[in-house]
Order: sequence, then C-alpha cells, then structure tokens
Amino acid sequence: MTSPRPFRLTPQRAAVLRAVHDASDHPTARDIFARVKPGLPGIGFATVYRTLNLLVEHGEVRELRVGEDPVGRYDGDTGRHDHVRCAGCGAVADVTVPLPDTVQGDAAAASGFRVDGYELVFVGRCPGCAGERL
Amino acid sequence: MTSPRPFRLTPQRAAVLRAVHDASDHPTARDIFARVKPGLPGIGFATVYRTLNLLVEHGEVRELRVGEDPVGRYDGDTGRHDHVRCAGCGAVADVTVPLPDTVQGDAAAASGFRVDGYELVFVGRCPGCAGERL
DNA sequence: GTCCCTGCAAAAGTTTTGCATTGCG
DNA sequence: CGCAATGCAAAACTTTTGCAGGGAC
Repeated sequence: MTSPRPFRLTPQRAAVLRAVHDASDHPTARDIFARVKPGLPGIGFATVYRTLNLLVEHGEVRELRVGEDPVGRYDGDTGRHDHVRCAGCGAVADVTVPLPDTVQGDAAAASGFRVDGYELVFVGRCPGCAGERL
Repeated sequence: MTSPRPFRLTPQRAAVLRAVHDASDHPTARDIFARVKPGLPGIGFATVYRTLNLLVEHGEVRELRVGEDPVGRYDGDTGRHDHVRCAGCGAVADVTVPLPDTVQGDAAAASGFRVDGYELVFVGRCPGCAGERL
C-alpha cells in the first residue's frame, strides 16, 4: 500500500496549496514560486518542488504535462476532467467531455494492458489565437 | 507559412529515421542516440536532437510526452492512434480506440476553443506489471 | 564558392539532492 | 532531545545553441 506518511501543514505548504487551488491557469512550479514568494520572502525553489511532490502524493493536487512543453503544470482540481491546449500561446484550459464507458474496455482488449484510466488533451486554438494565423 | 525547407538525407539523418521507424517502443532521444551510435561512432547528441526536430517538422516522425516523465519520446507511426502507458514500468504501447465524432465538437462548445485534434493516453498496467502489486 | 550539416562544448532550463540549521512536539 | 521541514547551493538531466571545420552541389 502507498500509505501516505503523516503530514505537517507548515506555512510554506499551506501557501503552495492555496496558490494551486486558487489558480485557474494550470501554473508551473516556477509560477507557483513567484506567486508564493511575496508572502514568504524566504522560501526557496526546493521547498516548492518538495511540497508539490508531497501534495501530488497525497492527492491534493494533480500534475500534468501537456504538449511539447516539457515543464510540469499543476491543477488544483483533482476531479475527473480533461484539458484543451492552445497551439498558439500554450494556454491550458479545463474542459469535461464524457467518453463512452466502453473506451477503457476497448483499450484494454486492444492492448492487453489492464486499463485504469486515461488522460485526454484536446489541441486547438484559444479564442484569442484562433483569428490570427493559419 | 511553414514551408519545410529542402531536406538533405545524410547518413546521420537516415540512421536516426531508420532507428525511429524500426522501433516499436517509443524511444527517447537518448535511446535513439545509443542505437545509432554503434553504426556512426562519431555522431553527437546535438545531431540526434536536431535531426529529430527536423523529422518532426517534416511529419516523418511524431513526438510525444506522456505521463509524469518529462522526457520526449518518438513514434515512427504518424497515423492516428492512441497510447497506453504502464504505471509500473513506464512502458508505452500503441493502441487505437476510435472516439465518437462528436467529442471534438463537444470540447469546442464547452471551452470556446477551436479544436483541431486530441491526444489520448490510457493509464494502466502492462501484462508483466499487472500481477505484481496493487 | 556558397551553403548546409556535423561535432564538440557550453549554455539554458527544470527538477532533484546534500547538508547544515531551525523549530515544532 | 529527536525528527521533520526549510533554505541555500550544487548536482543531475534533457534539450538547445554557438562556433569552427568539412563536404555537397
């Protein structure tokens, strides 16, 4: 079992948790660092990263990597939902598109894997970028 | 316009292209470097990366990043298909699960984005890892 | 001759780790 | 006291870029 170790809610951890939950733009670790820094000037990168990993382990926060961008993004909404990424500016938005119940079974049958879930990311253009080019 | 520049098929490029097309395991740039090195001992990392980017631009190869792993993987199959990732060992396999035609329209309606496509990655356990734990 | 390609080395960027210090319990 | 958490600095990694040399056309 992955029994999460006990958890101490320090000011740093509370600040990071709040920053992720308050954000709606899927911030990167760097973004979160920048947003938390003003309230805790002493905080360092390492604490932010360690905290984010801890929060992910505890299921308080969801980590996602989308598209060709190699940087991790964090989502305070841990409920089931999907994402859309703008190919123009890289923005990531939430969206929920229910798939038929059969897809996981289909995937399992086709691959031989046991399938527990999926990640679905749509690719397109946000309203701002849609009119520009292409 | 993204008019692909002319293209010279050097031995290095041919080797990288062949390595990706022959692979079925979605190798990383590092994997490809290791596989190509024996046949071209002089080759360097930079050439592999530059070549992979070139091949992606020309649509000869597909780049994908899946899961919490920040490293890029490459797929010689450029046709429409999906992937399954093993949460145990990190293996990535191909799978094709057609989704209803309505999903892209649903996503567009729900997000306000123009939606051109999607990436679908199932998460589960490969046959080898399924029996082990959890 | 010109231009593209390569290889090496260094740079850039993200994430992790080591270690001494601090401070709660 | 004992142990976990922090902050700083350095390390680990992946990927990109600068530059000089060399080959193709």
